[in-house]
Amino acid sequence: MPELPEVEVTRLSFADRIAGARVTGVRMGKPLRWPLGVNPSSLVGRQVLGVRRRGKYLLVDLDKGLLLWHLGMSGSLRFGLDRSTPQVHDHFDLDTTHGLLRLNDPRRFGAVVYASHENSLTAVKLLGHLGVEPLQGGFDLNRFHQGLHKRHAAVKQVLLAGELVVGVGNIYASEALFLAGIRPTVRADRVSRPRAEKLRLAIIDVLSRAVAKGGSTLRDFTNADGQQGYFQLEAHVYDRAGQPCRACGSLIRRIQQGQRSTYYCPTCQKP
DNA sequence: AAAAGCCCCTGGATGC
DNA sequence: TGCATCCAGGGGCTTT
Repeated sequence: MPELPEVEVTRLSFADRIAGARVTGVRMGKPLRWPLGVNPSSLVGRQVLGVRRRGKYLLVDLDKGLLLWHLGMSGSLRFGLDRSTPQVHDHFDLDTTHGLLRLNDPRRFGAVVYASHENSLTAVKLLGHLGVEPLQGGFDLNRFHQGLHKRHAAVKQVLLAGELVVGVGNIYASEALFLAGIRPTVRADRVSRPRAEKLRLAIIDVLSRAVAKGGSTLRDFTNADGQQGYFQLEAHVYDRAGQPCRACGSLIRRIQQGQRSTYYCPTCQKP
């Protein structure tokens, strides 16, 4: 589910409200992707300093240590004073003096992991290989183009890997490549510098517009207030196989790349 | 070293 | 109605 826009929209919807709260309890449902890595009761009494984002991870900073939250494919967070009985897919609750932070994740590809420091072995294993943040400066053309130049895989695969630039998942990779006019199957090292610049700008553009629209709600994404996103209504290619391109009328195609679907316009996107 | 495949898991849509 | 099949927003790990 959640790519950078959805994770950022989630963060924005509760970060200010949870900051300063004290942890009053932890409840865990079915196991998530990874174990928490600490005795849950040891978190009680700690203070929440704030919430940051790194790629698709949310970092909940505590006065001692931090919690890394990942929403996987189907996760979403809620934060508020509603402490009603957990539903079947509510698998992690962090109760605080300011409200309850609850992870709902049907497929359980998500995780909540404790790290003692940002440079701890645990944190580095999950965050250490991540590329630059596309919406926070530092995403410059030279590094991006050089990075692409070293890869022989398809450009869409390189975007998804998140080692050059983070946060671009299956929806926004297809959308950014459409906006840049680049066929997803083009080898990364064959992307010229001018096309790399188009792609860089398209990534920034599509991700920031998606954040402004509250993310994409394909089936069940909501922010921590329960509000859905509307960017999916503006998708040019994602999930539009067989439908006419909004720009040229050609029929949008769907192909498989690395066990994921890719969508593109055969006319607007050049090999 | 990099690329390609393999899984983890549940549920909704579709087809017979 | 039931059952089988396919598909889904991710990503670490193992195998080539």
